[in-house]
Amino acid sequence: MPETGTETGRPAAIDKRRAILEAAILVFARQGYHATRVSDIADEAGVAYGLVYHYFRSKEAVMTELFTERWSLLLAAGEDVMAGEESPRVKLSAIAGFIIDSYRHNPELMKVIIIEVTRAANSFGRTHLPQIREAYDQVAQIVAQGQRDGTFRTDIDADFVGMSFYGAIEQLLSGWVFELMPATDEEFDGAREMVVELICGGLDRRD
Amino acid sequence: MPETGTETGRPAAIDKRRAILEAAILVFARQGYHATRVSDIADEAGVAYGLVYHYFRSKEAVMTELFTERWSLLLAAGEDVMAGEESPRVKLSAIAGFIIDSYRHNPELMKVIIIEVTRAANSFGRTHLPQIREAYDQVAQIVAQGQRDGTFRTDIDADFVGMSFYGAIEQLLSGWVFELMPATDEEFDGAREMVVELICGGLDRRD
DNA sequence: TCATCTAGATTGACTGGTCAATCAACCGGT
DNA sequence: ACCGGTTGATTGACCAGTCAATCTAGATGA
Repeated sequence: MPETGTETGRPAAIDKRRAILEAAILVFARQGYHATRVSDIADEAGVAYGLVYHYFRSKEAVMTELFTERWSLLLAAGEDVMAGEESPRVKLSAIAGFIIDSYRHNPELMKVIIIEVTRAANSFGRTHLPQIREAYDQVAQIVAQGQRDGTFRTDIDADFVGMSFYGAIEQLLSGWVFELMPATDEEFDGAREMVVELICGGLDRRD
Repeated sequence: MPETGTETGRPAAIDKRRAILEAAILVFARQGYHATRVSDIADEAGVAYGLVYHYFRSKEAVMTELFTERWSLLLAAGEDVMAGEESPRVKLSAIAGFIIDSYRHNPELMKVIIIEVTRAANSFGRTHLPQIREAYDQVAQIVAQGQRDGTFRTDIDADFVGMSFYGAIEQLLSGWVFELMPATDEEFDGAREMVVELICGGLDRRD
């Protein structure tokens, strides 16, 4: 049943590693990082305790792997968006959309990443601060571009917008995670439009 | 030397309790809640280990006391602002100002509250969610009022703005705490104006 | 004035439990 | 008979919370 394991060389071995990661997502999402024991991960994965340490140096390394895998996708998507020819507003919308879709398609993983890493500034947040910051910078650069080409006003600092934009989106995700707000498909789409509309258009009524 | 201890009855006793709280602020801010041992608090306060448990039921109770004390001030300030006759924009500015000033005057305490409670949705954040939410609601109500009297557009949900507004401000505080952004007096004032300008005015250039 | 009493404040050694990480042994396929 | 994958009992460290003992200062009374 297991394939030839052509290039990677290992047949079902990699599956166990993957099973551990998937299990970790579930357990971290359910209990939070601090409250989960390594044995919880092993149990959820249907694997012996020690095997976790065969594939990962530590409990922290498991979390780091989850974060890095997904965050690099986010950053790559951001780079793609930045390279495009769209208007700044459409670019911001695309970034917001990508994050929100990530949540839509894998809420547990995104919950873990946002709650346990991005917003946990005292533990993982500090460790991965450079990568997190990179995401903010992408937004800031899009804003700066909009300022250069005249679509955006120049009296609001682009870096400042980058942080605010992410702050708002992360807060929304938190709201969905903890059921402060309904998490339906319409909410997701509505939210993407609203963040962008709020940041770009502002609350003030125009006449 | 100690006063008569008229009403409260206890002379220097209360001081020790206070000393423990102040020490907890410093230690929590320095190491984070999870990484601080109760003995760290006692040492910092210059007090015996057991005394912490004389005044507080648990380590968690110390944190809760810190949060509740300060958060009730924030909520009270919010109520005051809401009751005023100012324009919605000025009210939002006042709320942002109060939070930012809290940080300016007691950065350690605000660091603890924002990082360890407000944004730690899996531990204290969950416990104090109702109170935290109350703060978001105040902003939402101010926005809703602005929508009713015609100064704000009505196609952006007021609750949504409440969360985004706080999300942005908390992100700014995090930026200062972890030195992503310079934390000078000019920055503080500039930030207050920029959040409000961004949320109300929006990025788009007006012609 | 001073001895005694009392209640709360203060001390820190100790207990009980938890859990991350290790490791020696045990597969099963080649 | 070899080797990576796999097992789970064991170890060692850590730490929140308990508790019995000690201290202090004001109150009472002779």
